[in-house]
Amino acid sequence: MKNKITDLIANNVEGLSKEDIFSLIEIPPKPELGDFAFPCFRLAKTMRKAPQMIAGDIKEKIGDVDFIDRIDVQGAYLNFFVNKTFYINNMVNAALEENFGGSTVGNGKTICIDYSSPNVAKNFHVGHLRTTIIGNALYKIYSKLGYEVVRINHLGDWGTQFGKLIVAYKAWGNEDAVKKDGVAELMKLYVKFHEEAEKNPDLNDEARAWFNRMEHGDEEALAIWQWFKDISIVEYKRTYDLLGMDFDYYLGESFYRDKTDAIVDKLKEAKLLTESDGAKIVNLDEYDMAPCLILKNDGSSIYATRDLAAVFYRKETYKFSKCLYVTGQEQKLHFAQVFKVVELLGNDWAKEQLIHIPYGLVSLEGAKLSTRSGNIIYAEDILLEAVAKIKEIIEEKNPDIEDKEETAKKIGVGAVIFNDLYNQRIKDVSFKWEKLLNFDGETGPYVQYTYARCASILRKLDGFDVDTDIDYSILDDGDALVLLKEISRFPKVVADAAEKYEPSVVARFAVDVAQAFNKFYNSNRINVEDEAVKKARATVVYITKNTIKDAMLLLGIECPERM
RNA sequence: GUCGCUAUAGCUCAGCUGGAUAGAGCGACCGCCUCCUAAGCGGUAGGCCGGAGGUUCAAAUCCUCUUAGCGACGCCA
Repeated sequence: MKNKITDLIANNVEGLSKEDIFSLIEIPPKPELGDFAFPCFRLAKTMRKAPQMIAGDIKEKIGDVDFIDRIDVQGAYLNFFVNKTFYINNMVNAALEENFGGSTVGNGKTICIDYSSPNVAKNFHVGHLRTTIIGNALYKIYSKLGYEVVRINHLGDWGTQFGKLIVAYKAWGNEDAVKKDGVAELMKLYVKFHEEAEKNPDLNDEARAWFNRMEHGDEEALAIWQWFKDISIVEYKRTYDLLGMDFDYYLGESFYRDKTDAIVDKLKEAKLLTESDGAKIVNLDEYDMAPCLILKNDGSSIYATRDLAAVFYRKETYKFSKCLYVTGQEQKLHFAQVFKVVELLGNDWAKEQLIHIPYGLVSLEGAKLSTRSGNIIYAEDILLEAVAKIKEIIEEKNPDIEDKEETAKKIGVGAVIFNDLYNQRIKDVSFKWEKLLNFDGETGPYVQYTYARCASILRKLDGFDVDTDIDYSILDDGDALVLLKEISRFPKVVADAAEKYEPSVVARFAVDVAQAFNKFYNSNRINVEDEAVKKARATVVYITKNTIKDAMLLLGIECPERM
């Protein structure tokens, strides 16, 4: 529709390209003002005339067009009232198409997403939930646009923290306790290490020494490390299962440990490596950045080294057109450094292909989450708590539905996911149980409820079949039209979300559609005597249902048929 | 100290590639179920868009300065 209006204006105006016109066309703030509007301010300069006059002139020039009922000049705005039957027909047909909302722009291109990436031997908490949920949504969104997406869980399974853990385990741990309590016990040891290290700083050196032994293939060190890692992964998978999320590869940092030497060689060869305080660094002064540390003064690798190795491994293995890193914004500098080093090694593609996708900090009612202080909320607990609360609500509101467990899981988990995706990722989050467990208004359950409502309506219409033989003029009332306009934004919404790496755009859209539908539902009876009216309205319900379902799937949320 | 992010209604946030009267939800108050799911819908109250300059026909939106909160700034990731 917008394209047709663009053409119309383009044929009657000089001095603006089609692209310019297209981007200038807007939707008026109130439907009474029209369906589309074209502001003429921009033309005033080149044409040296008052914008109101210009609007009037364009209106004259356009004259009568079949798909336009009326054009109003309001100040400098040219307001188009589209022929409703034509417009509605257009929107309904678009919404009924296969893969509505998606496209094929990404066909033949691969995108790697590095996300979730918990630190082995540490608990999977609210913070990890964010990267997991955001990364998963980006995976779905890019897949919808035709991209091949490789989901990589870059486990934090290498580094000095394992040296610390080994020291702690040897000093204060015991095998049975670790077997029994898993990660929780490892956490205790980790916290204990930091307490003791305060008093006795030599422990830090001991820890570094153990990590150094790991780097050199020491069997004892590696056996303990592998054991801790196995325990951790089992626990993480429980949370991923609950979320209904998965990965193509679990390639932790340890995977790259035999690939870091090659990186160091490359850097040496490019004469980028310099020595500083016994460590090897890449100086980035020229780019107003702190130096990138490559090797510690004891010669062992550091996360930047392994991240560099990972970039080259992925480029070679997956031939990505983009590689996304979903992590907290506190790692911004780190990624800027790593990306710059890749570029300095003669890889110009790093500039537009390596992208850090930061998200805001999660705090616990204002206090900082910290593994060491034990001030932490586990992702699994959040999910289970939400599911339990939903179960209570189901017992209260709709105790007769089948598969209560499954439904409660979809809604509870969906509520948590939706909550994490509804706001822009960059916003800091203050975790509050009270807010998380409120399911009224702009929430996942609200959208799912709307979906279940659609499903319920369609179940009650016997013999409803979708086809496009509809009297579209029936839908020319305020609520149906507003709803259809909302739905027709879907393709642009998905494209925008992808461009901005911002799933919240999709979440907001889902709520907008639900709100528009509920308004429509409250003022239009669908199951009526008049067959033509019934069919037209039922088609709108059908479209709404599918669109909500697809939008929610992009977020990683399933919608139950009843709730 | 340097750099970055954030600042819009009591609270949580949309809107930010400049455009018509700044929008939602929560909370508060008032209404709506003999009628397709009330986890819903309608209404009322609530704003100096952190502050000051500037650019522009037009600024919540762009630029500069400034204030506050948070974060990063070498041997953790």
